[in-house]
Amino acid sequence: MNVEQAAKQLEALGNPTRLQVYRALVRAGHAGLPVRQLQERVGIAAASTLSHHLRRLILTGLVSQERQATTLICRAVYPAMDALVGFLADECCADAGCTTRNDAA
Amino acid sequence: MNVEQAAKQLEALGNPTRLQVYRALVRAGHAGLPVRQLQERVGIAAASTLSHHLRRLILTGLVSQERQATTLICRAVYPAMDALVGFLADECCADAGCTTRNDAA
DNA sequence: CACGTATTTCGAGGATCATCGAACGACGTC
DNA sequence: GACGTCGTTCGATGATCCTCGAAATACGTG
Repeated sequence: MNVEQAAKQLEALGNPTRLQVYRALVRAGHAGLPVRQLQERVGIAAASTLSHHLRRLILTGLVSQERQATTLICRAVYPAMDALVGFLADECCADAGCTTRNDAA
Repeated sequence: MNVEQAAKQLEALGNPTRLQVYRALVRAGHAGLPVRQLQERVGIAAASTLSHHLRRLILTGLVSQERQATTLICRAVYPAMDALVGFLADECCADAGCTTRNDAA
């Protein structure tokens, strides 16, 4: 995980709408969520807007899609989140002290 | 930590320049770093640009400043980072499985 | 108080983003 | 193959961002 990649993912999560989308997907677990339900759950007016946000999340590797018949199932990519959190935690505790990683170290 | 606040902090870290600034501060530890050194270390052409980025980091609570004579010492606010990482980790592992928090749970 | 260094604020430029409606493509059904 | 649903792509508009140079402010020194 380099700085550029991390920044892209952070930027992707740095929009309130996208963060809620991602949050909904994470909470949905491995089963994922179809785009339609995602739109209702987060409360996005236009489907095109959600599609736009989803594309960004997918391009950064935070979300994946799988076709199931007519609907597209969206899922959070947990390893990506894992790597991102790990990057932040490593930066945080590399030379300084915070509690995030101290209990693990 | 609500979604709005988290999104603001993620957005603040979602710019490559700002992420590098923050990274430099985190690595500098509790001693912090004066603005000038920060500019040189990250390699920002204009001081005004760095000032602009610093303001955003400060407004989101990720960075603090303290005046020492003529220089301003910048420091990473570790509890803020801690809370942000915690938010992400909680979201990630609330209902689903990833390894970030599993070793702690 | 004039001066120099450190840093911010101001103003402007080009670039990117967020959101929407409308049109289009993908897929199963009748 | 006509149709309905699901979702994306296109095009446009207003807002925000990033970057910079120039001017202004904060602070210690002589």
